[in-house]
Order: sequence, then C-alpha cells, then structure tokens
Amino acid sequence: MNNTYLKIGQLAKRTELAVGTLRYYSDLGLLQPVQRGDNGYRYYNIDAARQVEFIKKAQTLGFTLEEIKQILDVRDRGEIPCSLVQSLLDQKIEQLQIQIKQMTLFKAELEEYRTAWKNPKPNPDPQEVCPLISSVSLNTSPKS
Amino acid sequence: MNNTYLKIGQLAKRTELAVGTLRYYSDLGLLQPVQRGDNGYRYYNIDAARQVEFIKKAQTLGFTLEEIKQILDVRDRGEIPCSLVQSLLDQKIEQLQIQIKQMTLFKAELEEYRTAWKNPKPNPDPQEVCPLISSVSLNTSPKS
DNA sequence: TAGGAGTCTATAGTTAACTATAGAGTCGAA
DNA sequence: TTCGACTCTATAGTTAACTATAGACTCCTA
Repeated sequence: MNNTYLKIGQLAKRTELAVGTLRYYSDLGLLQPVQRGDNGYRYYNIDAARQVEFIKKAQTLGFTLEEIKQILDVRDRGEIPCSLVQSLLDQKIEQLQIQIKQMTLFKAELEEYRTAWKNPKPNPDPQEVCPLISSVSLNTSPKS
Repeated sequence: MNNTYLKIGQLAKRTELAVGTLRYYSDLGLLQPVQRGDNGYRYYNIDAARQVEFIKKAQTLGFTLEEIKQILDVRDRGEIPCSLVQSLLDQKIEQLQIQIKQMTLFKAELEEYRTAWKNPKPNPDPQEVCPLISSVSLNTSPKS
C-alpha cells in the first residue's frame, strides 16, 4: 500500500488510542477502514484520524458509542445529524438533572443518619450486627 | 431436618429475595448456612432472615456487598462494627459530594453547548460529520 | 535471509450484583 | 411409588468500553 493510507498502528499513534481500541471501533462500525489489503491489514485514510477525534469529542459530551454510531449512521445515510445530536444532548442534560437530584436527596438522607448516629442511643438489642444499620428503614434506594 | 431450620426456598420467601441471590450471598460468605445436610442442602436458622434484612439495609445505604462483608467480618471477629460503619458512611457522603459536583459542572457545560448551538454559525467545513460536535474541545471528561 | 516489529482473528477477562440454564439428585404428599 | 416441587453444582449471560492473550501470519530492514 502506498503512503496515502495508514496502517492501524500509525493511526493509533496519531490518535493516541490503543490499536485494540481502534480495532474495536472498526468492528462496531464506528470507523471503517478504507480497505483490507491482501494480507488482511486494515488501511485507513487520513480522514480516519478526524473521525476518531469526532468520536472522542462525542464521548466527552457523554455520548455512548451506541449513540455515536447512531449519529454516524445518520450521516452515512446522507442526512445532517445536527438535530439528532441536539436532541441527544437535551436527553443527556435531562438525565443528568434527574441523577443530580436523586444523588442530592440520597446524600441528605445519609447525612441525617450520620447526625442521628453521632449521639448513639443505648443499644436495644445486643444481638444486632450493628444497631446503627439495623435502625435504617428500607426502600430509600440508592440505585435509582 | 427439623422445623427450626429453613431451607433456602423458605428463606427466600421470608426475605423476598430470589433463591439464586441467597445462594450467591452464601457463596460470598455474607450468609452462612448453619449446616449442610447429607443431601447437600443449605439449612439456615431463623436469624438468617435478620441478617438478610441487615444486608438489604446496608445496600440501601449505598454499601457494596464487599463493604458489607467487611462489616460482617469485623463482627465475626467479635468486634463492634459501628465505627467502621460510620467511617464508611462518611466516605459515601464524601464520594456523593464529589460526584454531584462533577455532574453539576458537566451539566453546566452541556448547557453551554446547547445554548451556543441554538444559534448555529455558518458551517465552516461541510465535510464535518456534525459541526456542532466538531466544535467541542476535548478533555472535559464526563467519566470522572 | 533472519528476526524483531507489526498485524491478523478469536477468545477471555475486567466491574458489580445478580439471573438463567442444564443436568442431576432429593423431598414429601397422595 | 410416583411425580411435581425443590435443591444442588457449575457454567454462562447481563452492561459498557475496552484490554489482554495466544497463535499465526506479514512486513521491513540490516
């Protein structure tokens, strides 16, 4: 192959990603090699480095690889993905909003326990593993 | 076995956990069956239901199974685990604090992009996948 | 032409807390 | 005694985004 194409290791150096990561992206369809040589090698053109930067930036915005693939697929169908990107961004912001609220509530709850536990009550049942935890009521769920 | 012991299915009903989950906890050492019968069955005494409640409550507080095991191990060494629990709780609160702060910052950043993208600039390079994302600068990391 | 570096595929491991499955053995009541 | 329900172990699958490994092939330069 002539020097207008990059082998995966060269692309890795340019993009500062591991070779394995680039292969992974290629397998996911996020990054198509221009062609495979007779030896099976992936050859990328220089624009691939741009696309990798795009992927990195989208990750920076909190997009998953799955979402990035959606965006690229829209592009590959000849459409302009900006409005998709905007609506994904709106969703991200909303999700963050909700998560922040929940974490804040949960933190307040833990702080209540901490305060209550600062002045320990006489242990009502010495059989308990830890009377502090035993005093907790269920279903305040940190998982949500 | 006599009726003072619970088979795993009975314990599952009492605690409203799946049998598989109880087996999983037992394998992790969070929950020791009193004994194994000749048939290999796990037999638990009634206190096991209590211990399961303890595990649930600790999970409610955001403790991992690993941390819960620490607490139980301290207990099994004859120590009173309350101060361990308190320091773990302090750590949880601090972690939440940090996470909330980071998520808040990140959300603000996304909102800036949203605002900026409301008034799109003329596309400087029509080759771009999406000029919005291309305008993003790297290393603002949502992962941390 | 030898050998180190690069590349390939396919597979498994990482994290946490489970769930699901297969295949085998056991229990208990009618 | 039969048979449905229960239990056992061991293994794989779930999620996301990779990393690591083995074993084989290829490239390039001294």
